[in-house]
Amino acid sequence: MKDVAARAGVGLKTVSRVVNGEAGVSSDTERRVKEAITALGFRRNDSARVLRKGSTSSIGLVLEDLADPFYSPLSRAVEEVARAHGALLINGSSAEDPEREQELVLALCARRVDGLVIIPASDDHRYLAPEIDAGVATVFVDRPPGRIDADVVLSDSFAGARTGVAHLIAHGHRRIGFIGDQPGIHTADERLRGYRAAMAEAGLEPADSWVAPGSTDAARVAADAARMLDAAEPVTAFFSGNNRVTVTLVRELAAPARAGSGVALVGFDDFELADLLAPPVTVVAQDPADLGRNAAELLFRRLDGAEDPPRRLTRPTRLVPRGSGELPPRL
Amino acid sequence: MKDVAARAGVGLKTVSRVVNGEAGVSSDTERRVKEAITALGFRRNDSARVLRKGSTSSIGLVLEDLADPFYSPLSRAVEEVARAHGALLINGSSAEDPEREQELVLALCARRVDGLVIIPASDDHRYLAPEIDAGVATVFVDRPPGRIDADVVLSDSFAGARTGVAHLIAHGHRRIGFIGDQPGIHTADERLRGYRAAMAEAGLEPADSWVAPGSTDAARVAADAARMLDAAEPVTAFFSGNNRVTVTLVRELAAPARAGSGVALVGFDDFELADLLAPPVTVVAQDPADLGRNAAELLFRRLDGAEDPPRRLTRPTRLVPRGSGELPPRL
DNA sequence: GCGGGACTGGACAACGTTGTCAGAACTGGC
DNA sequence: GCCAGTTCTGACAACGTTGTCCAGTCCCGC
Repeated sequence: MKDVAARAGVGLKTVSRVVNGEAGVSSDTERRVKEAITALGFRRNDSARVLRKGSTSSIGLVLEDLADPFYSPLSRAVEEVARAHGALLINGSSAEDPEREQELVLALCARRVDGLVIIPASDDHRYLAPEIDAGVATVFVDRPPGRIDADVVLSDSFAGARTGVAHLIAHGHRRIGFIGDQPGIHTADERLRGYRAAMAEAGLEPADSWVAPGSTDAARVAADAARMLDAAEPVTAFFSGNNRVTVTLVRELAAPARAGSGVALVGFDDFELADLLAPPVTVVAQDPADLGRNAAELLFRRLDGAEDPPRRLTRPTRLVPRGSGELPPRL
Repeated sequence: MKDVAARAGVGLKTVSRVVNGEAGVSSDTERRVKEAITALGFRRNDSARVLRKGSTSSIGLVLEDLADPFYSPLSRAVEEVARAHGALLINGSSAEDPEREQELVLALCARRVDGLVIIPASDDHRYLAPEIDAGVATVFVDRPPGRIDADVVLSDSFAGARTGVAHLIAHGHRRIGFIGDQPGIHTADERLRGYRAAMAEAGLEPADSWVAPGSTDAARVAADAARMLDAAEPVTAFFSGNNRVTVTLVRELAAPARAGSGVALVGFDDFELADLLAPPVTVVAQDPADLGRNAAELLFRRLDGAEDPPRRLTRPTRLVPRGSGELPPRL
């Protein structure tokens, strides 16, 4: 900027004015400055600007895995809202590791992002309290924060799972297996709770062996599914706790050994091509882009100065019957 | 930092030394400083640090759509490499709009990212020349840059398409339709060129009506496919130019009106569940994570000071026969 | 007791920008 | 010709950090 000023024969501040389109520069001076800018290939250094102004016009997004087909539309939705507010998006994957989440979040805070959207991997966010006090707006999505109070946007996992399991029961199933994500993850726990509620409401007592929360690793899911299917009293239907599990189950049920076994399936989360499988997969759909959009909008409300107490937004899910969830029980 | 220094009763520089783990601070002083840091919830302001040091330890990624299942693993791979080098990732979607690409890239440059990974939407990147001269390392992925010279990592679209189309020809097809992405997009043009090469090598002359590059919009793809299938001399097989088109074609061929028509299909790009469809979809697979990883590594090579002339890395594709590409022609 | 080296700590400038403020150069009215 | 008002311009400080450089203190060996 100094160089531009020198070349245009004006003061520093005048260049600053031109760069920022401020009023009070004669058109002749403005022209000279613009020429110098072009000639020198000058670009304002936003680091210095940030230092001076205090706001970075950027927000951070911490999620589990950017490449997960559930999270990537969420990420994109946050990006769109950020863009509409003139902010850039910095994002990082926590890989479901609490330490890595904290490391990322603190790195983002050190860069002085204006706000944070977090899909928590950790269940204790007290480390964030000083940052929030220091003015970093924070919104949690998909899962609530641990041990602090903050805005949060959730899907209604409990109601969704209850509806999905009730759907299977309505189609005659009594022995329904639940294969879900790690216990401790809020959505996983809520969906299991929904399963239990639906079973209880129908007067059914799930056997311990029908309930298998755990990792979404394909081998684990396949093993638990096989165990339930090969038992003396096999399950006739599965409710799966998320899209990763659903896909593994679909693959497992389509394997030659199981072909035509007619096991019913309802999965939490929709996924692409679910309608083209045989049978098409019935799902409890949530809308990740909607979650992201709502979270980002809540964030920018805070950045615009909203001071009301933290909100909890619960977004509805939608049962999408496609075939696999309407199969009758086979013995 | 000033406050921390005051509270600990030391000078500014001493606090800086503690924060950065530099030597030359007695353990007693260090303890006092650390206490003050905790008490005040101090976090170093990286904007100021960047201003002083010149490097931001962050890289920018500009791609077409963060939510596209092809690009999201690429993005994740770039993130992993960045993380290994202690850098954060700032990313933005260009939505295939050249202006938006430029806007994003320049915003990233203004933030003084150390480097850029770009999946171009534009075919003219001369606007980047001053930035590159100013030291922003830049690597293009998936598509080459326009009118400037820079590192680039590509999949071998031409060879992949030629192999895929030759595979259909080897299975007896003569009338093969090509439905691809917008002309002008490098990968789209290369794949069309591969199609033409394979046809020519087999002594086949594709009719104009068999070749339909264009938008990946489902309605457009469906209309062109219908046209080719309902012609007097219908095509017996499709080669599709990318995963979006493939999915639309699969959906179209599975529609009741076409059920059992036995049209063969080979698609460029692999996609999840391709193996579970009926018939399973034969694809020419590329590895987006591999592209991202290679691009990021090339970028960090430059940041580490490599000065050799720009490289062009071409990554191989892999034909994955699954069923849909091995169907015989039906008349 | 003294010189010298090792260690510790702090004053100061600089990074590139913008807000504040004041000065210079005009204009128009009397 | 002079003053008030308006428009344009630039000097300067400040944002929070780090590199440079110097000063003080301590300990050692002679």
